[in-house]
This record gives sequence, C-alpha cells and structure tokens, in this order.
Amino acid sequence: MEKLLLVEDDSALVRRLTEYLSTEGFHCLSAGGQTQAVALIDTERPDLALVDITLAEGNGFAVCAYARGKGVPVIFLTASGDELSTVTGLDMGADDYIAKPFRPKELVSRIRSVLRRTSGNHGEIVLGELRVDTGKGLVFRGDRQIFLSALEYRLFMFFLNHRGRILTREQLLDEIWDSAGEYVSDNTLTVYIKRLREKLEDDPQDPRLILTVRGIGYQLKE
Amino acid sequence: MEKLLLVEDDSALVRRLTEYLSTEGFHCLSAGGQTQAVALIDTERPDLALVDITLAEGNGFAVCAYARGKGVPVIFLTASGDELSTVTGLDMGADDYIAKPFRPKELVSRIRSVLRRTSGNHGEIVLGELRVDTGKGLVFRGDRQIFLSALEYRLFMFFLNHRGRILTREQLLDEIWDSAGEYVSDNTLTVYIKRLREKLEDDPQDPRLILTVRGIGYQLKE
DNA sequence: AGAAAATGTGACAATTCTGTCATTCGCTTT
DNA sequence: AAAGCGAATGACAGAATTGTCACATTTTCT
Repeated sequence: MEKLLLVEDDSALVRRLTEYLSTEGFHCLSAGGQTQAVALIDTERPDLALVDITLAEGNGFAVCAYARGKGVPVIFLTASGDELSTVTGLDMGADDYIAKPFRPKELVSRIRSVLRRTSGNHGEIVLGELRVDTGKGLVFRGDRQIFLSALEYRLFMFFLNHRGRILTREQLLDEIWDSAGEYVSDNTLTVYIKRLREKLEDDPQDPRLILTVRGIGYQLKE
Repeated sequence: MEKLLLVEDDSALVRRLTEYLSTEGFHCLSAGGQTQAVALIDTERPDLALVDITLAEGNGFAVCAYARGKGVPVIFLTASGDELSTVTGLDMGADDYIAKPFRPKELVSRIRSVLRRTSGNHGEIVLGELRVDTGKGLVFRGDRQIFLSALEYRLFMFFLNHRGRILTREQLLDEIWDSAGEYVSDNTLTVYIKRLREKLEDDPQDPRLILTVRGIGYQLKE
C-alpha cells in the first residue's frame, strides 16, 4: 500500500483528507510543520508527499526541495490563482500541483498519476564500470558521461541485451542496419566496433569488453 | 520456478538431466521430437528451451526458429567440435550453445546466464500511437520507425519520464544541455521542441502531444 | 487597437555522424 | 616461412546534427 505524507497545518483538512485517502487505499502520515515533515521523510520514506506551500512553521518550498533530494515525489497544494507559487513550485521540482479548494477525486487522480510515472521507467544496466540509464538514454563510464551517436547507442544496447552471447556479424548487420532496409558494407560493422571500443574500453587496443570471435562475430563480455 | 523445455530424443539423457535440473530448482518438460516440441512451446510457454540439434524426428533448427519466434530463448546442445552447427545455430538466434558431453554444472550456469539476460531490460513505453523500446533505444509511431537524433531522443525521454508534468524551460535546458556544462541559447530548446513535434505529432502545427504552457514551459500530454 | 512579451519558423555555418576505401595487421594454414 | 584470410585502422566525402540568428506569429496586457 502506498504511503503518503501530508504536510499541512490545517488540522481539520488533515483529518478529512486522511479519512478520504484511506478509503481510496492509501496509508497516510501527516506533519504539521517543516521540522516534523523532514523527520518523517527520513524515517518513513513515503512514496509521495503532499505539501501545502503556505505552512506556518517553515515553508513548503524547503520541504519540497528536501523531499526531492531524497527521491520522494511531491504534489503542491496551493492557494488558488497563486500563479507565482505555481511557477516556483514547478521549478522547485514539484511533480504536480493542485489549487485549493480541490475535489478529493481530483487529488486522488493526480496522486495516482504521479505514482504511476515516478515508479517505472528507471531502468539501469550496469556492466563493470559502465552504466546505462535506459530511461534517459545516457551512458556513463565511472562518473564520466560517454556520448554515443544514435547508431553507436543502438549497437551497444543490442550487445547489452545479449550479454555474453556470441553475435554473428550477420546478426548485428541485420539488427542495426538491415532492419531499416539499408544495405551497408560488411566493414561498416568493423568500424563501428572500433568506434565503440574507443569510447568504452580502457585500452581499445586490447579489448576486454567487446571481444572478437574470429570467423563468427563479436561478444560482449559479462 | 523457471520452466525448461528439453528437446532431446535420447531418453536416458532426458531422465538424467530432468533429475539433475530439478535438484537445481528448475521445472522440466521434455519433447522427443519436433512436433511435440512445437506443441509444448505453445501450450506451456517455457522460460527457456534446450534443443538438441541432432533430432531424429524433425530438426533442431526448425524448433529453434519457432521458439525464438515465440520469444522463448534457446540453448543448443551440439555434438562436440561441430563447428558448422555452432555458427549456424548462433545465426538461427540461439542464445547460447554447449557441446556434448557437458558437465551438468556448466549447463546450469549457462541456463542461469541466459535467463538473467533475457528476463530484464525489455522496457517499453507506450503513449497513444507512439511506442518507445527503451531496451533498444528505438521509437515507433504506429508501425513506422521514427529516427531521433541523440539529443532529440534524450529530450523526448525526459518528457516521457515526466508525462503530464509541466516542465519549465529552465528545467529542460538544465537537464539536456546544462548538465554537460554547456551554455546554449534559450531558443535552442524552442527549436528542438519544433523538431520533435515535426517528427512525432500528427499535425505539428496543432500539437496535441507536446503542449506549450505559455510563460512556463512545455508539457507532454498523457 | 497597439505595444510588449513569448513562442514559432526558415535558413545558415560549424560540427559530428556515417559509410566506404585502401591499406595494414595478425592469426591460420599450407 | 609464405600465403591466405579475416579483422583493424586511418583517411575521406557526403549526409545529418546541432546551435544560432533574424524574422514571423501568437498571446497577453494596456
């Protein structure tokens, strides 16, 4: 069951929301001020925080920044028509915002939407010192970002999805080039392998990542 | 528990393997020939097929092709030193191969390796008629592939990972450009939005996918 | 309506990507 | 050792990407 943290100092609203949200299948915690909110974010690791920006004790923006830093998504509760807050809230990294007064159903729909999109799509493939964030399409070697061209990325992903398997030249050419109906020279693959090795290997002259399997093709070492 | 399909006509070997593999925590089915194998692939949907290429009834390559077509990974069992079979088997899409006679431990290690790499990393994000294969880094609109440049892809992925959220221009510039320490003109983002719309929208003049939020930024419609 | 601000557009130069050669290198086999 | 083969390499031209500008259009505000 998803755990929500409600950061709000209007205790009547807290009571009503807690009741409604529990009927919708959420587990609610609440904090009346910034101090308590920060403590609960650390100890309870909620799945999402609902933050009123007009807190008496502390301010909502600080809570938001803290939550986001800890990877907890945030929905802002704002006084209606508060345009400035909206913009600043989004800049602060709020995942959504909803203007008071709001219909509980609307709030639940926003909560579900944020949970849906923050929970998935954060795949990461790690191979030795190499790391690929498939969600963002980024490749890192250690903490240094490696820039791959679109085709280099596709070729590398194909290797990653078939780690350890010996892939024939024909397979690789089919997968990366022929599938788009192009016909390219056999050597094109060789050149791309070389370029990948230059970007990814410690010592491109002595590849330990993308190995040559003579007479057959290549293999990404596990 | 993983379900393995053993396609092998040496019944003594089937008995020994079934026994050993069950002690290793696998559930085994077996088929003595091509006909039975194809039927079991359909009805039982095994997680992996172990296929002897020297079948008496039918041939292992056909079974392999069928299994791969259904998304079932395959390990070939080959007579030792059978170089041709090895190459052809890999071309047929076998995920690995092992030469007979083999040590049972070696087989189990290969099975685990194939299961590990075939189970994950096949994320797919669907948004209306758009489909992104994050495993391969490919984007489709309907059944037509869309070619995005590396930066276009990164920008689009950022939108996808924050579906529905209003993203400020500053956030987008930070995420795609500034994170690499570059400083680009504000208009660069506008131009990239235009290029994405041209490639992804039905009618780029009337965007329904990437919406402009005037004064703030953009939003990917859910 | 007119002015001001924000966003959209077409065109451009610089850079990078992409595919192909010709050549070299390094195994295998004779 | 020499020949033959597959793979690696450096260099190159054409194509695509990338970032910017000047200008057009749309929206917002007075």
